[in-house]
Amino acid sequence: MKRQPPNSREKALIEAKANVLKALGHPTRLWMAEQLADGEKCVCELAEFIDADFSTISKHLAVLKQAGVVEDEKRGKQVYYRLKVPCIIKYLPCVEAVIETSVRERVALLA
Amino acid sequence: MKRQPPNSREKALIEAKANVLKALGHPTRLWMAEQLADGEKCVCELAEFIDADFSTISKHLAVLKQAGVVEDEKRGKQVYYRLKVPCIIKYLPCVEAVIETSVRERVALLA
DNA sequence: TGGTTATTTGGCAAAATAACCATATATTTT
DNA sequence: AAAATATATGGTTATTTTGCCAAATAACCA
Repeated sequence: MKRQPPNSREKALIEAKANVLKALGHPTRLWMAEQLADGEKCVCELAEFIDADFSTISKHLAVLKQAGVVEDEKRGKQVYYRLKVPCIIKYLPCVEAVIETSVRERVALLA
Repeated sequence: MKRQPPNSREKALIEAKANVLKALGHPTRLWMAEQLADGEKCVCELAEFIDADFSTISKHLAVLKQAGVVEDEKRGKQVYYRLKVPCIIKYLPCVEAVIETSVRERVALLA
């Protein structure tokens, strides 16, 4: 079977997937997503540990939302965010494996 | 157990993880990584289906490499790239699930 | 050796992103 | 109704990323 150039449907899928990964590809957003792994949190709870303007935090959450990673619900004065597809967090051990491999290599160079 | 602000070690780990996800968070790079899932390929094989300058492709590969996602090996005139930690691709079904969920919601809105 | 092929590097302009401030909106409290 | 709280939005600026071109490097071939 010969490989084919991606058609436009495949391209759209790749773009959508890349968009999800890109949304998670920022320290603040990744941290937020990890926090949501054990249940929904309101913006204020997340903000408590992030050293950034509230508007910045709000925009990061908007990025995660538009990528489809989280959904939000307003209850009273607060807005709660939660993971839409929790498995997204289960992937992270493999991401850590990538890092560990790199670290191990660097250590090997020193030894 | 009260949640704690991330300490500097945790911050470094989060940053490293985000960096891996960011590297995969570009359509061209994600596509390349997926191609490598069934074995190493040389740059020219990857380039065959990508509509971009060779220098652009080379730079994308460099991003994947510095993130620790791929490694390269020069053999003769060619440079072969392969995944360093293949599980990085196994995760993608969950990323697709994120997209499917979003698509399904949009369809529901139309119905 | 000189030419050719495969890939990388450096430089640059355009586009995208991130963070801040100020302001707007929605909800609750007084 | 006014004040206060929680969050979002608009505007701006600095930084980063992307992608192209031209040139450099490396390996092979004639």
